[in-house]
Amino acid sequence: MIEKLYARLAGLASKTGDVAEGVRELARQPSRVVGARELLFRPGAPAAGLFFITAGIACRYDLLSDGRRQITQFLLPGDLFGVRTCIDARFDHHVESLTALEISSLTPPILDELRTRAPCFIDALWSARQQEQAVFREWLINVGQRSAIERVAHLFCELFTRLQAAGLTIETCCMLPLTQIEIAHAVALTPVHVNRTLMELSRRGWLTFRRGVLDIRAFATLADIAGFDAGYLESPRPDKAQARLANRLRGTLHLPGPCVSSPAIEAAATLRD
Amino acid sequence: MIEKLYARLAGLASKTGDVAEGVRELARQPSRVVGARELLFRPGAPAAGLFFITAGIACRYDLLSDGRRQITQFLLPGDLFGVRTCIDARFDHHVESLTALEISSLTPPILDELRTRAPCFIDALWSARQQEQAVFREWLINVGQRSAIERVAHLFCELFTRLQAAGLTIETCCMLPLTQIEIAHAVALTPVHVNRTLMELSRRGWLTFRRGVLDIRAFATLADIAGFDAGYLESPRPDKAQARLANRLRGTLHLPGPCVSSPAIEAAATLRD
DNA sequence: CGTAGCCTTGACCGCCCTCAAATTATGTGG
DNA sequence: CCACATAATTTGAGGGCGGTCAAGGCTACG
Repeated sequence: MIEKLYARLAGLASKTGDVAEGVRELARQPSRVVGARELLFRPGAPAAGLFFITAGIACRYDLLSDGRRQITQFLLPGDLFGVRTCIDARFDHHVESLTALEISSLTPPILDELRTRAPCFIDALWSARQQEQAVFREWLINVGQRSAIERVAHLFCELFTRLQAAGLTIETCCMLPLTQIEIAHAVALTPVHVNRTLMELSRRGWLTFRRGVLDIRAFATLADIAGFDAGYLESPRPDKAQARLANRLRGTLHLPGPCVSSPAIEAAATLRD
Repeated sequence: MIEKLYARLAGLASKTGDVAEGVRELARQPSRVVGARELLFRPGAPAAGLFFITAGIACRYDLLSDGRRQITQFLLPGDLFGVRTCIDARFDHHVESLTALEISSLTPPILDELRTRAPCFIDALWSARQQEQAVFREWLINVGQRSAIERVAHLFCELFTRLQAAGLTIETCCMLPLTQIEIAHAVALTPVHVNRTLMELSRRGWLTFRRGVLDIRAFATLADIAGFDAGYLESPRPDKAQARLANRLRGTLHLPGPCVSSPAIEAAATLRD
């Protein structure tokens, strides 16, 4: 998974050497394991430091005073969060694991040190965070402008595409351990109506979603009716040359093997079992 | 307006000297004037460079293939946009002026040079962009979870608060040259229903909105029913000490006077006429 | 004075919400 | 391995918020 991060960040920075340095440092850190459905951060918690998800799925969400909840982002393997190097940064939202998670992190002191040792790595981090904004905007459009069936279809297209980029799909399937309630909170519909929508999507033969396994039978039609265009997920320059460079450098990273291993994590990370 | 930028960025950086340097450089640049309702950038346009709005209001929006439009952000005096120093950055959305605009900018070469001369200025820029994310999230919640009256109330609370921070309010009033159509596209309602909602808000005596002038009669109640909490707009550390520092340094900035002046701009920028 | 765009209002309709209950997973302790 | 509790899914009936369509009025601007 960490090579995927390297490939992604390398596309955002001018000096890939710096990026390799930073990624290597991240790989050197011990990884932490959290159980499913645990609250990782609550609003007000210090947000200094960089967190990297090696395996599992988490989400960010906001709570309204009357209990309404809006999930604002799903964090998949390969995603970063918590990067706020500025003074006294704090979370203003919740971060919760949906499955068991494996997380690596860089502490503020290490980040500070990397700032001088590998400045382009820090730049790449900022750029990566900046890219998220495109996803946020797409979610706003989703919730604001699209019908129920379009919203759910669009969410699934996005998640499938992102999981595919992380190498976590098999054929037309992927593990997507979300409840219909969580989907509802993400696309701003009632769980009841999400259910009806899923039924409809399934009845039309476009996808099935049962017990946390998503099988997209007709991605093209789905993407079409949802108005999904994968462009917003990609790096500004998914250059062939850069991809080759990444491949070539991958061997030089000297990545350590997995630090921990638990059945839950493995189950969460892949479909291979 | 440029002192406001300085005060804001100084709160985000560790070295205020660097920030002063960058802001001074920005002030040194010639400013550009654009008319109302002009398309500044379209998707695919190169986004390298930093733009700073001195006067006027603009917006970002996304277009769906069938013509549906979602406004994703309003850009007010004191706001930045377009900061993407990474390679080959391009806009993936539209930026359009709503009123006449006065804009300063830093070109990529100047930004590159500032990167070494005033690194903390660049950091502060990134942090500022990062702060926007909180606003984006709040919009998603607005559109996803709130009723029509709550949405409109929340949007007005946000815009009024931001204009107040920019010193562009007088008592309970501010100029807000938006059509009901634009409000509709921002809060994801039909223009017709925005109209009914405005009527209702006015009938309840909470605000009036006519001919681009917003008068909030009951901010507290409005904020209450909208669930508006200004916290997400503020810097992580709106420190008293830092504010004093900003005040003290303001005199040392040697800001040039306004480079241009047009009736439209003055009208757009203030209510004083 | 005419035209174009925006605002306003009314009637009607449909998508999605609400409430409620039945059914099916999931998990826990006996 | 089964009994039980809890949570998630499924399905139905009815209602309301906000959308759609349409027409008339207002304002700005040439």
